[in-house]
Amino acid sequence: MTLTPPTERELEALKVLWQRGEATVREVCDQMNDDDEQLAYTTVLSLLQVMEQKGLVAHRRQGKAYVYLPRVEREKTLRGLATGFLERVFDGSLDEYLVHALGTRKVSKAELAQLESMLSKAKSPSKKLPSRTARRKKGEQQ
Amino acid sequence: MTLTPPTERELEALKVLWQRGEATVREVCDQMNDDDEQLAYTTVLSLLQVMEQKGLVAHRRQGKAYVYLPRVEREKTLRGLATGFLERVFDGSLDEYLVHALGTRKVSKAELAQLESMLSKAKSPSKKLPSRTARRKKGEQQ
DNA sequence: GTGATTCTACGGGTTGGCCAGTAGTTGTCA
DNA sequence: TGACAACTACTGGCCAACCCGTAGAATCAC
Repeated sequence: MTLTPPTERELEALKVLWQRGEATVREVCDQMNDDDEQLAYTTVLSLLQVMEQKGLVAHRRQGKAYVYLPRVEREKTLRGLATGFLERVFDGSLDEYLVHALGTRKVSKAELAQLESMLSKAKSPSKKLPSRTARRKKGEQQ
Repeated sequence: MTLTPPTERELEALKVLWQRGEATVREVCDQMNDDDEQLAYTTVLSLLQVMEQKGLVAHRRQGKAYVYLPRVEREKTLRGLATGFLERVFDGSLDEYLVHALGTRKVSKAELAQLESMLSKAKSPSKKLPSRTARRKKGEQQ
């Protein structure tokens, strides 16, 4: 399990697919180019093809174009990245991470409240996390 | 400013130097090899030489050996890595990060308490963060 | 059909990170 | 002084990530 984690560029593409559900190469390309620098169409295509080899996405034909869709769950993927980073950089110490993350920028009141709420939720022992219960169809997900 | 952030291996070496204050190549090598796989002595040497070009470390001669010392502060470096990661992966959303980080593993009560304490400290408007006040000598640090 | 458009396949080039060997240097010690 | 041990400098190899151009296939417009 635990597929190869996406690289940075790959994550960008995945974000597009997660948001849209699925998208043609053209759409992914356009949306990625919204943000910052320009990527050639073939660059994005290559990216998606590599991602398919890694099992991160799949595609089907629609007319003459390919429609790509994510094969990895957003939650799992992000969780993997988060814990990997935490482990490598902060040796697993969540406190340490938060110290540095908080020290960086202004954190709004709303954000703080949100964080607190999450903490208190985390405190109630076990039956937290009201997601990830009704899924799990097969073994297709990483 | 904001020097090139260290790569993963470089960060390992920096951790050794931060912990010891300074160290010979031999010492860095040995300590890095404590953990996991074995790295050749010359590999670590190369690593440190590259890091010196990047401005991450400096060295002086001691006998026939070099003693390396960090040139970047631990706090600043970690903060940079933390915010960079947060930005790239979670688009700056601390909430999102915490959700995934918390969802991963068991978080001890002590840890939760620590996190809460940090949050409440972050709540008091401005004069928080009892660090980063008495430093700032020149412009030498990233 | 035919030309233009839009797509995919394929291959190559570049860069950075990582790793380590070889050669040369420096210091030590008998 | 000569041999040896430990160190540094230099160089190259390997691989992943990234980027894109060209050629050919599919489709559309007319």
